[in-house]
Amino acid sequence: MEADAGQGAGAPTPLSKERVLRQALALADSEGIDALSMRKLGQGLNAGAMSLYHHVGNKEELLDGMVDLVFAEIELPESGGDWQSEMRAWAVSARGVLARHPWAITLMPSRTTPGPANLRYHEAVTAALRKAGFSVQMATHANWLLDNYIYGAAVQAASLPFADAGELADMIDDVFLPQLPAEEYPYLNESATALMQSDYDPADEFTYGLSLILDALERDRLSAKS
Amino acid sequence: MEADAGQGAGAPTPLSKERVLRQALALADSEGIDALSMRKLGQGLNAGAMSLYHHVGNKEELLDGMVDLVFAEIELPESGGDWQSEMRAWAVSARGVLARHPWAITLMPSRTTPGPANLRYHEAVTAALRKAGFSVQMATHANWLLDNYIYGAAVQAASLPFADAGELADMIDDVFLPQLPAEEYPYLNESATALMQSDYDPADEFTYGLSLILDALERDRLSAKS
DNA sequence: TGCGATAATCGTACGGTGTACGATCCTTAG
DNA sequence: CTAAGGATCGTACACCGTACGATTATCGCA
Repeated sequence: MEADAGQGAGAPTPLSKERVLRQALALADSEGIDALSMRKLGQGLNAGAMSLYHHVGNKEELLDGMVDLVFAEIELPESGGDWQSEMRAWAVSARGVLARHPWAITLMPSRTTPGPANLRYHEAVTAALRKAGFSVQMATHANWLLDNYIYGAAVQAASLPFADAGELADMIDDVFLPQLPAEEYPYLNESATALMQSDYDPADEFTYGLSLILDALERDRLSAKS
Repeated sequence: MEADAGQGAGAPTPLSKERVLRQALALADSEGIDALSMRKLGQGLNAGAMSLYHHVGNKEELLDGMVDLVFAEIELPESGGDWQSEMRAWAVSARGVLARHPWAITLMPSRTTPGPANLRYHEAVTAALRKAGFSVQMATHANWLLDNYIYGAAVQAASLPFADAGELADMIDDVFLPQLPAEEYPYLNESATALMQSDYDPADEFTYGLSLILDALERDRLSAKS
């Protein structure tokens, strides 16, 4: 009778696709994507599970919407300035977003139709590349390669069981090195030992690879120009 | 009584972890990873669902094993020759394997402990790189970057709703272009139109990006040597 | 003002899931 | 031949996505 009487005469805020998606995103962030069930989602919205189906169609569509919401969080590149810094800022933003929502990358391979935020994102990136002088073909290459890089980084980040350099150093000699006897894995053993001693930070890999790719693309751009 | 009397006096082949994993892989390949349930898996092995738990612990462990089986399919690089061709052959093999088992990449982000095949794979790649003259640090960079590239390509391939160049061309003007009005998405529209007319094959992107990365790594290797 | 239509909500139910538990069988060592 | 141990499996439980129908709330129009 008064379960929804929040403060004062406030209405209980009606359900809407946006509210459902936002709650789903929050739930996936806090409890993991496997814990996202229609019942639990409804609970968080003071609604029954079946009420949600008036706003999302089915769970697949819910997941599609969640992924697109994640894409919407990525800062789009400006265009017209130094294309490398534009792409770098955009890629760093994308990496941060995918790290904040680690479940998103696990959903990506099964979502085959891009949402509006995804289209806007690709439009903006393509625009920046074309304005920097890339041909349609080369812009396509660059687009594919950069997406590839960002997705791959998200997959690797999600599959690593540590978060920062300190944790990694701890894990290397607690759990990794014991599994890497020098006789069976001489090279991995060598690497692990060396990395532990040089406080290696896997987060640096992202910027290293990104620069490598951007430089290579720039070389291609210049050589195609002449 | 005679359900397992195959040909002659053949015993029904006892269950084993390997047999369970192989059947699971076959089932995921043919019906998709979502259709892989313990009951159905048992059925294919003439066993009850609960019998499987004497060989795999739980479903997570089953998935871990399946992913490692996939890694085992990847051809390892030789070492000692031209490192770029070695890495190229290996990467192409990895791409093929992940394309044959599209569900594997969706599992990857959630599997945090590498299996033995995964370790062997990284050992072989690291060996090839070190023997080619890469330092430990640079071999780590290269390892990370190449893994990144392969995983990213698998994610993109899995999320694209077409298989080859012909299908793409068909889809571009049947479904993509109508969704990309030139006013809202001028650049994507331009790209889609241009690509359709030049029978663009997304499979070529893989070799383009791979060469770009290998060349860039070679440059780094040489400049660090001097 | 009242009424019909339309949309939103929700209770219940069905067939599926992973797996805990205990009973059963089958193999093998002594 | 028997005792013991592991492998197998039937049943049960809690949970899932969602089809279906009943119920309620909202709004346009006479």
